[in-house]
Amino acid sequence: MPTPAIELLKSRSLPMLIEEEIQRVILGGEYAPGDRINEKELTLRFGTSRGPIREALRSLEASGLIEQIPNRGVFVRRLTADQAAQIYEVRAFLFALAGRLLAIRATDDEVATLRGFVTAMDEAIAAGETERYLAENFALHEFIVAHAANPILASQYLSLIKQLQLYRARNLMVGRSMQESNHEHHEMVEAIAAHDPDRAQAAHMAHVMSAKQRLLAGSNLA
Amino acid sequence: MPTPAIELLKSRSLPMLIEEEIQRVILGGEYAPGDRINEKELTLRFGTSRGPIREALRSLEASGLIEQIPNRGVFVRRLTADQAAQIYEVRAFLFALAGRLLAIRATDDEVATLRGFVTAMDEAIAAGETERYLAENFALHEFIVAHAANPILASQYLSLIKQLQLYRARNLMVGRSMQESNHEHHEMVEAIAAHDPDRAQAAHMAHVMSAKQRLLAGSNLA
DNA sequence: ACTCGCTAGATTGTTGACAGTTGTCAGTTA
DNA sequence: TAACTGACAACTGTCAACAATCTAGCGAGT
Repeated sequence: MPTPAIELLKSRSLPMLIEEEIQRVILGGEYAPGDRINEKELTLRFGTSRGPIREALRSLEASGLIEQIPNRGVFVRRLTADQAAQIYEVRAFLFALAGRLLAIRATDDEVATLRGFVTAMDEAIAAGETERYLAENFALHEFIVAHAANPILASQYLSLIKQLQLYRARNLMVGRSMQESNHEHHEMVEAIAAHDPDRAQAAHMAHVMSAKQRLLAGSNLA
Repeated sequence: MPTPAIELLKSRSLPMLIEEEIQRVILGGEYAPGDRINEKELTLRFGTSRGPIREALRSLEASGLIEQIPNRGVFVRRLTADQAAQIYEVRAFLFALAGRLLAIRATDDEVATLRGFVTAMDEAIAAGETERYLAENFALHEFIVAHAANPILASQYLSLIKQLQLYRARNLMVGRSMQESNHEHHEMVEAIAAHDPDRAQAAHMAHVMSAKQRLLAGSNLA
């Protein structure tokens, strides 16, 4: 079943669209880590030839979602717990920079938006709506990185987030972890509101490091 | 003139070799930032067809060395002074992480190697050998990042370094900047030798931030 | 029964050709 | 002389076919 929507949006390059689509499929879990990706199968799915698909795969390889083995094919990248922990470390430092930058230049509107996220998460916790909590949580992090006024930082950070999604030790948010996490969000946002770069930097780094601990503790149970 | 060496090393995939070669050409300055890259011309240079070349270009685009404009071609990425400064900021935080990690787990041998780099740079300064200084300087940074035991960190850091090479505001190391820089190296290495993560982290971040200042001050003169 | 080698099918790697788009330049007109 | 139009050339985007490589299954030999 060729996807017709791809033809309509042709204004922005076929390989790029295919790349986004493959990425969605991978992150959506249709292909599991370690799975082999068949080029022919993708041509049938997208109704195109192998050229653009190979280009899209090259790009995904560079962004760390797949691995290519010569004459064997491409495979969805498999992350070990060690690698996930390493990504968390790097992410902590990048996020700390984002917090510092935003603390320096945040506007009142931005602070208001940030506080909105935190109260929304408090409500989600009170209502026991885990899905909503996770969505707001993602939006908060995204917002902070996007408004730090450093596109290179944003792009590197998002790349790490995508790779982390390959590691489904399932952030189940067990026990009191949602409360703990949002308590840290509160500290982050108030540090930004106070325009205190050092405090914001420390709060953001501590938050990701705590998230790492929560993740690894959860995966050890499995 | 097709490059025959490519045939010999075929064990590791043609597009990958082409990618490395194009990267070398770009970083070597043969293509200047803003230049358009002609696919046909590359086919003549490498003696291959356009398929592998387009794949290599996709990969280079993902790593930030070139930009692709649909139906117009690929261009060597042009960095503004702002973007270079942003890269330095991210690099500072990544390097700080590298310093922290190495301070935790550095062996005596590694510390000895680090001290060797610093004394070699002292000698280069005394002898006025700028080229040698730059080489040792690069080797020191490389060594620290490579021995931090975090491959994700290393890969992100090296990606930034490559992008920075596109910004040739020429790190001329004017005035006393070599002395200043190596003084900072000394502090970094001693913090690692003392196995003091916080001190090492601070020293590494400060070093990159100082380098950023030196670079931007130099480019303002031009 | 188990291992080794061979054959057949499938898949990746690469190529050359065709279609569509962009940019240029000569020629024309006000 | 300057601006506009149209055709030509160059280049990118895409495709289908060919060549090389790998995987799986089967049969023979130990």
